[in-house]
Amino acid sequence: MSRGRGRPRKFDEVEVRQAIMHCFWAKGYTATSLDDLSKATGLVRPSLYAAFGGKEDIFLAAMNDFAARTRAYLTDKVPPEAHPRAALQAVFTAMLDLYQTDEGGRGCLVFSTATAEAPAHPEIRDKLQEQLAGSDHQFRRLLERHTPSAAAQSLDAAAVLAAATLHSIGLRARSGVPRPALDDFAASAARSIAALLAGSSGEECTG
Amino acid sequence: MSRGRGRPRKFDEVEVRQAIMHCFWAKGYTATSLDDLSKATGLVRPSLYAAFGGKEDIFLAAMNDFAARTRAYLTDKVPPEAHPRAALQAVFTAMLDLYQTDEGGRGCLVFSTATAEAPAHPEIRDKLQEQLAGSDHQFRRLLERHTPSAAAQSLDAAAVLAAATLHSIGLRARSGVPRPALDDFAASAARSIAALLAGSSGEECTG
DNA sequence: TATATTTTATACCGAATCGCATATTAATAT
DNA sequence: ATATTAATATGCGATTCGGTATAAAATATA
Repeated sequence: MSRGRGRPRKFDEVEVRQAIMHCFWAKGYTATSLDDLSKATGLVRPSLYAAFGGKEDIFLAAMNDFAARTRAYLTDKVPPEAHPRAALQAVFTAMLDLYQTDEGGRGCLVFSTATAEAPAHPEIRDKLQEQLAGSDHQFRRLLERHTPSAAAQSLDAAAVLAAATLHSIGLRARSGVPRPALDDFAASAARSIAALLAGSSGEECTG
Repeated sequence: MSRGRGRPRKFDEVEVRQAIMHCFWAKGYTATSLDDLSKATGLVRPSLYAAFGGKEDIFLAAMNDFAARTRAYLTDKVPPEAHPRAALQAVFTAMLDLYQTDEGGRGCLVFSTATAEAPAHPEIRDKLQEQLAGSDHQFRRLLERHTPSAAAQSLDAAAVLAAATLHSIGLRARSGVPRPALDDFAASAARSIAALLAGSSGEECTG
């Protein structure tokens, strides 16, 4: 589509974007140099600049790419109909898979990497805040789909706790906590939040 | 104490360490240059090196200083005897105060700044993991002091949820979420976690 | 006073940083 | 065939990076 008039590109854009994402994911924004990106993508520096703009533009795109990858993985792995606890468990487990790498735990590019840059880079901060609100919203929708009987306030409370759990999971994964401990953490949180939801909807408390 | 033999120092060590902490807190490890530290402390670069070692050593010390500051602030602000919900609320509110700055939300130096460096710097990663475990442990102790009747498993579950809430609070604060929203978040989490604890200890469910 | 010891000050090192200016190459449109 | 358009390749350039070598200054001890 739209094969322009000039010299055609020699690189596959999605591959390049993925390589960029992995660079930033591993080392963060500031510690990743344009030379790192150049080596990882095979693109020379001016080509990077021409195709994606400056370093900050490239990073903002990587944040979007990571979020898109997350959404795709989640819709693929979470069963559409399940009890809240099973749904939460499925989400957390999927995210744990996604937060891991061959070279060890990496956590979330957005929540564990962009955060450090927020005060100095307003655009990164704004996008981070936006994706933060997105995680709250997604959990809210997930829970209300699986527990329509719960009160709105309880749904909100459970959703933000679930989001907090996700943030903590990413943090722990990146700090090197071994996978079994992370699984325990996720299971415990899923059980707790589900119990909270069940308790507030009038049913009995079954921890 | 130990007024050495050579030329006396012209700087106050605790002031210098605090200035260093604020630099790293604002911009993170990589984005903070030794020149930044030099300007902020008034110490020239070789003096910094002689007094605290290389950049990574200085940062590790800043992580310790920040944690110490947090502990001091908490023991000062959290009432020794209170219901779990009030205790959690007090902790979260105190941390929200601590995570704020005249120039805006900064979150936690350790959880929101060192995290990005973890994969590339094993020593930073190890210290991060250690302080992560410390936050779990502290919440666990806080809760079991205020709810001795609860089962060990419930205490563990509530403690990690509380720690997760703290991590998320720091993340949100640094991403620019306004204080009232953070207060709501903290209050909701404190209420939920306390309810969880009350529910599992045999009492009725009072959301 | 003379020497030892510690801190500060100046200057410098090689390497790496981001960005861009300037060719050069390759494909299409006329 | 020629002009146009776009992408790649080469390389500069000013700055900044972390770290250090060397010398000057200030104190304690002998």
